[in-house]
Amino acid sequence: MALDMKYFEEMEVKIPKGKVRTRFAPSPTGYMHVGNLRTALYTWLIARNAGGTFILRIEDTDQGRLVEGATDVIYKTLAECKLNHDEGPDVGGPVAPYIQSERRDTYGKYARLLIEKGHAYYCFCEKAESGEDSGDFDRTDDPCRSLSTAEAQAKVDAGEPYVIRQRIPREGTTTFHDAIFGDITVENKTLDDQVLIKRDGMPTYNFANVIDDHLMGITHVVRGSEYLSSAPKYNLLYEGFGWDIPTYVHCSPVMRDAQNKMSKRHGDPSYEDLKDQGFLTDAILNYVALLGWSPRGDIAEQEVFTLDELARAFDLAGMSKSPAIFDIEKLTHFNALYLRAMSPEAFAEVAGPYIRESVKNKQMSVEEIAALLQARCEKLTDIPEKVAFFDSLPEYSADLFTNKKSKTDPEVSKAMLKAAIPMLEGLDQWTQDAIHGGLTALAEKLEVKNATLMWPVRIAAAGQAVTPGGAVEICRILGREETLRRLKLGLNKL
RNA sequence: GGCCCGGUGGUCAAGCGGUUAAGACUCCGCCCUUUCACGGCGGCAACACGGGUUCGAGUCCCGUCCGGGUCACCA
Repeated sequence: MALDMKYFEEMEVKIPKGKVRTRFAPSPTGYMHVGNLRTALYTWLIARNAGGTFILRIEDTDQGRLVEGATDVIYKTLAECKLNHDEGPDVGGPVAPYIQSERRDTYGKYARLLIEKGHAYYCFCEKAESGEDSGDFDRTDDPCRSLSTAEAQAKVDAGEPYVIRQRIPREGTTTFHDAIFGDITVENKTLDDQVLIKRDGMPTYNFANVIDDHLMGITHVVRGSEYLSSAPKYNLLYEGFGWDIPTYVHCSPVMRDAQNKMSKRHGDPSYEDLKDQGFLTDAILNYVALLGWSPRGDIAEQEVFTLDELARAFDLAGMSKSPAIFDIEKLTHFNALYLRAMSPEAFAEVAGPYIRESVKNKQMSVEEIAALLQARCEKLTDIPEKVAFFDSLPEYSADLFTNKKSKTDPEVSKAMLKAAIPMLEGLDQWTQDAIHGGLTALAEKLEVKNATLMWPVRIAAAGQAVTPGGAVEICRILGREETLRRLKLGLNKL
């Protein structure tokens, strides 16, 4: 059964040499965790920084772990994050298909080619459970390794189930180069004859990766550092085929704490979860970019980056070798920064739904409330509880009227409210300026400092000690009628 | 356990043989102020340890310790 060598010649892609091509190759689990997102970002950045091509490839070779709708999560996340791909299952491209399960036949053919070249062999052993993974790694002799081609072929033809294993040399060492970690050398005897094609005919991740990365002309293989130890086996595969070895970029993991990676199991937030928690996509990306990469040179102190700025500034030299702990506090800080940097209109737009969650009264302006909130919330989800008092006056204690710094106590407050009510009733207009002017003029007339008058008004209007915005803004939003009603209620408490 | 990788404040991190060891988050003060925020100013806090090499070491080498990864017909 001779191999059709023309097939392989035709498979060699005509991708112009010299152009950077990177790929994000997630397996569709339906869950985009933070580490994943960061890998996607870095992969995209490397491509964009070099004016190269960014490809999306779906790695679904594990038929037992298919999750319904999982690829949609990937498309959606990438699109929201603006990590647009130039080639992929949905947009097509010159080296389609971009879904591994649709490339099944290809892997088998290449595996046979590798057997032909002597770098792989059929293995008919029963599924070995472990035996190799505890204690010393002492590779037991697999009798299949030394089967002659004819013997092996006979078994295959007889319909015996088999896997195809990589034939790793037993002597010598293998050195591979990683853009972040440098040269790493291992002894070949510490490497095992890994399975390339599974019993069900599907390739393993490790094999499919090498084939696809080559066939798709990938120049930079970006992935998590958990693959660092299998990289030598990749090199042996590339060498076996006689292919150029791509640049490896192994990224250290994003940790939840010093001991554990971020994981769904531990309940760590995915990208979707973070959004539900009130974080902005841009803030998440900005934070995540800096978790494991930092700018050098004259922008070493810059922390806020747009995607374009990141694409321009990104470099492999800035990547960290050690794991980074995900700090929600710092993400929160970035989120606050992004929230404040928005135009008032844009902020009102995103904050609106959260405001309306607790302020049902349509008379009260979302725009005005949003203006109070912009510098006062770190996450969108902070909003509802902060503005609930607009909708309904909370139960509150008269103790709130006492404030040392403002020089108020129940008695003083009573006098202030008594004076403020008729003045407010008589105001020509119910505008910010009018209310502010009326109140400050009244304070002057009463010969008290502004705070002495403002404090009781704000407390009575809001019914709580801490509020977004001051007395004037709150009265303005409440409207004259409601303000007066609340102030009178306050007066009755005193 | 074998192999591989890593180790600068609580966290993210700059640093590439000579610095008072940046910066950011957190925390604490102060200023601003109509509460709270925002903003401004200031402060606490670090080179894991031990040996070398060198005139000089966070930076180079070795060892120890600690942490991570891997050792699947999962990715």
